[in-house]
Amino acid sequence: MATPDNAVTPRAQDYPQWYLDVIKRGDLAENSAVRGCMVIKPHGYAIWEKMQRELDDRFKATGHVNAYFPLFIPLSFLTREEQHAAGFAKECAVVTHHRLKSIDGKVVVDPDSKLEEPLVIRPTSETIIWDTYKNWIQSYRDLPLLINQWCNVVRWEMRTRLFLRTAEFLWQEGHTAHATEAEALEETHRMLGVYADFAENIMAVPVIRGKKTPGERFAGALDTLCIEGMMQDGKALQMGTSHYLGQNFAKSSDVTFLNKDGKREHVYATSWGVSTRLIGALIMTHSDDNGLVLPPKLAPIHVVIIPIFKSDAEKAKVLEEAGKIFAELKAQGLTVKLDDREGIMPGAKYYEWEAKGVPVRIEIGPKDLEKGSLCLVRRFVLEIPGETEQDQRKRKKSFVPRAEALAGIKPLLDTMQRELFERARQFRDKRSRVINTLEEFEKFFKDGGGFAWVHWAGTHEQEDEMAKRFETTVRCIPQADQIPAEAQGPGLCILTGQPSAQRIVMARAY
RNA sequence: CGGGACGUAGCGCAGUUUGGUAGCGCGCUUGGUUCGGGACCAAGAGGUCGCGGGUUCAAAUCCCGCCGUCCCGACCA
Repeated sequence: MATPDNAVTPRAQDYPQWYLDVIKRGDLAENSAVRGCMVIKPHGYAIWEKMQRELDDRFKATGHVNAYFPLFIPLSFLTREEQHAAGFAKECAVVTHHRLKSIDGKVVVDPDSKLEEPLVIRPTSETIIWDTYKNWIQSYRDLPLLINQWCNVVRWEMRTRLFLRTAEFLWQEGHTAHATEAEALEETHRMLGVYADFAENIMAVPVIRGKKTPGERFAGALDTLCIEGMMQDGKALQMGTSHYLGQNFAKSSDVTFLNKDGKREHVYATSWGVSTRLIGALIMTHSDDNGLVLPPKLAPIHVVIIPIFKSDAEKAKVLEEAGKIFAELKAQGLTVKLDDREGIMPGAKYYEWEAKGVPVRIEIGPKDLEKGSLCLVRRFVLEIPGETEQDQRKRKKSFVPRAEALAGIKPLLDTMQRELFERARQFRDKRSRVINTLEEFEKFFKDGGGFAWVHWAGTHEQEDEMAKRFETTVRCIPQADQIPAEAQGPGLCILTGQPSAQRIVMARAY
């Protein structure tokens, strides 16, 4: 039997290629003709829509509302906050003209249409939003102001990679204004909690919550909180950030309010965001050599039904039963796909839907009709060391009486959701190590690496030194409750030997 | 912007050294046989060989210029 050469991908050997392959075979996205930009295909976008809904529910539940602000930011707005402007200066797309003109049959930019002030395509919206908030906030009664925006932003990155880093990407950015520092800090932490909850319970990706070192902070922030996940190559991925902005943006846009004592004060700000990068995280955390693996809570299709038949008589019977099962599962609130395409071998359909990450497949043929049973196939099972692919394939498959099968799908999806999280957590823990010396550190990253829990008291420059020597960076300074038992307590910095109050996470990162 | 590689059918590539009818695999179309883990047979459709110039009887192939893409570095949700 002929096997197409894309059947097996080298997950461990060539991770970047494997990653692109999963995206391609999973029909998620492709590079566009536009430099550094990505086309998100319907299946990929459906995942994003599910993420949006889950996140949006959480934003609403914590008192936020959605709004929309302009794509264009006048250059003078962007430069109001000095650090912010400096941080984004090197990656801005700038609009300078507003008209084209035909000269000698060639359409060119009309030099006479030059804008008085260039417009920057938003790399993030703090500046334009705070310029707007100035008019919305007068009194402490106007606070807190809790607004989120779903939009696209542009950052002119030198090198791009589907989902992880593209010149244009989709995201949400929350921008809140508060009367006190305490409230703003509480909001910063609350939204980090929302992200962590979403990552772990919906994406099934375990994350470490912590904060960035000053060098890794968002441009213009006083503090940047983050969640960090570990991908299957041991590299860290920043999956979301929540910034405490203090009064920086309020001051640069002059946003003040009268407090209860009748005194004028600058407001306190936060901003927080996650992007379509999360789809990249999903791929790199769960997928395998057969393609995409999706946590059921984000799968656009929960169940695919593959009818199997030879004769026309069989076809009629099988399709009738398949239609009934389709309707019954749909009535349960599941999203179901009946793949009744003809002229494609059932096996080819199995591979196709597996590559797209559909969690459960139902095969239904004449034998099932006879026996009154269904063939259920899970997209994955937890690995047993040393088992062959054949054995694993057998374990994925079960033949169950019809009624039992239909009632069992929702619980099965819940189980798979749990198992994915558990598997990812065990993988991360296995690739995490408490490390005390540079020799150990070097060896750890030579052998594949992961999360190194080390004591650190270095400067920004010394972080750079570690990056040069080992390609590692400080991923985050974890919250106290995120530190595993064996990593707790004070110690001495791995590089400088200076005392350090707690361990931090160092890793290679995307 | 510095270093490297590559532009040939929708996708992946061979052909370039040594100039001589534009090829292969996948995919696509039609017909038939198949159909419980990637089917097979037969017949088809699909190309200004990245762009422009030069050498030559003759250029995908040699020469010059340009454009574009990817990889490695600095930047990064």
